[in-house]
Amino acid sequence: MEKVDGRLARGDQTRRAVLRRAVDIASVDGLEGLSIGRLATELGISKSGLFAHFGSKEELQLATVRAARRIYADNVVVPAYEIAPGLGRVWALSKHWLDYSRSRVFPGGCFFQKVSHEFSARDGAVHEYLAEVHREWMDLIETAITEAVDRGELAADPAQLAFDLNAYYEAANLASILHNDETGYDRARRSVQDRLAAAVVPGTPVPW
Amino acid sequence: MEKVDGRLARGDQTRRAVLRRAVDIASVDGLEGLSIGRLATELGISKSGLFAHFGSKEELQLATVRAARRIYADNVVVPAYEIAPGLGRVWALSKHWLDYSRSRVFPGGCFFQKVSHEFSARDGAVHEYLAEVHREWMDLIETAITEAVDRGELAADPAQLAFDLNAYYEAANLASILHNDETGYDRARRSVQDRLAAAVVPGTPVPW
DNA sequence: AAACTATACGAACGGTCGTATTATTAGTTC
DNA sequence: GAACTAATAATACGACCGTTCGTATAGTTT
Repeated sequence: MEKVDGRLARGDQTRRAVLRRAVDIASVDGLEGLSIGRLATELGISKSGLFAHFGSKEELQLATVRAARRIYADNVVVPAYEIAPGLGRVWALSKHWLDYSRSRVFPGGCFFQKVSHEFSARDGAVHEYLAEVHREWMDLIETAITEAVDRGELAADPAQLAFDLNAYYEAANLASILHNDETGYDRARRSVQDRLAAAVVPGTPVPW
Repeated sequence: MEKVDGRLARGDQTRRAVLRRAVDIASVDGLEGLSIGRLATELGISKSGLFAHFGSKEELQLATVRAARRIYADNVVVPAYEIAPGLGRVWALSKHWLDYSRSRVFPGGCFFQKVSHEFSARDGAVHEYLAEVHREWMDLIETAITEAVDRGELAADPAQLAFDLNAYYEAANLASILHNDETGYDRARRSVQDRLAAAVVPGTPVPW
């Protein structure tokens, strides 16, 4: 895809521009609301030219999810992984997730919440990929918690605590978009902190 | 709507049949995936005849949400309100919500999760009604918790605890549909129980 | 310069969408 | 049974859907 000198081939520039717009549209109107004609019109290119890059609607949807996953990783996972393993990283994950949602990295809130619900009860490649991303994400939280447990900083069931934390993220995200109101983030932050505080092994320095 | 003798006018029978099917479709494919032509075909009636009952797509969507709200109330709220106010009712709410999701009262899982996300970032009457239903539901949980606090059975911040409980419900619902796996319900149940147990005033009999 | 590939274009396809208008049927009332 | 009303159907409309096609242009390779 990428040339040796770092420049992008003409086609890849287009593809990149398409996907950047596609993730924004899909975060608001879903992957079905993302129509090829609309996307082409908004970008000022031809529908057929755009279509040729993907070959099918489903391929466009999959490429859009992959692009969103990259953005998600850059905004949530990467910054949290700059913190050393342990309680600090668990806290950083929570903080960056809530910031990612609150700052509307995607205009419709968390891209994955939106489209995971959209495809939750269908079948097909998009559903399967979204299920995989969800599992990957839950595993990532659980791993971060396990690291803290292994270091003697937390005493908790990692899978159960991961379930709780993720539930707070999602509830805050939905409440904030549905009511255009940020109080959900404060509640989520407090619940995260309460759960972690209750699990902290005495003597462990606390990151908040 | 209803005749004095309890029978339904011909038109209301149709309307009822349409909405019963509509909520099922929408819980799987959303309120936009719910198309008038498809609905008519599945019911074996004419598109124009069906359309005449509602006058617009948006009216059909609103009527569908109202119908779903009734079903939701019958399956979650009413049974919980048969339990006396207090901790028992809070626990009953959680139990009936998880049963409602698990038993697929709507084939796509919780109708409101689905369509609330679908319309979360749009505007219009459907969004506003869904936001109102969400607030109504959160208030209902909070009220049930407040009743338990007032009776000296729980010591907790009602709004915060309501946020937590609802977050567990929603997370379990999504996980179960996305992965076709019921373990999320067990996690939710355990987290609900842990939160309530931690807030129970000593000496209070416990409903689980 | 010639040959080839990558990229984009406009036009058109069959289908489905929501909606409007007009007709037909079934039920009720006199 | 005629008149009237409510409910359903038939038909059609323009807009948009995803997709395919043939073609034109730009870039690269030989």
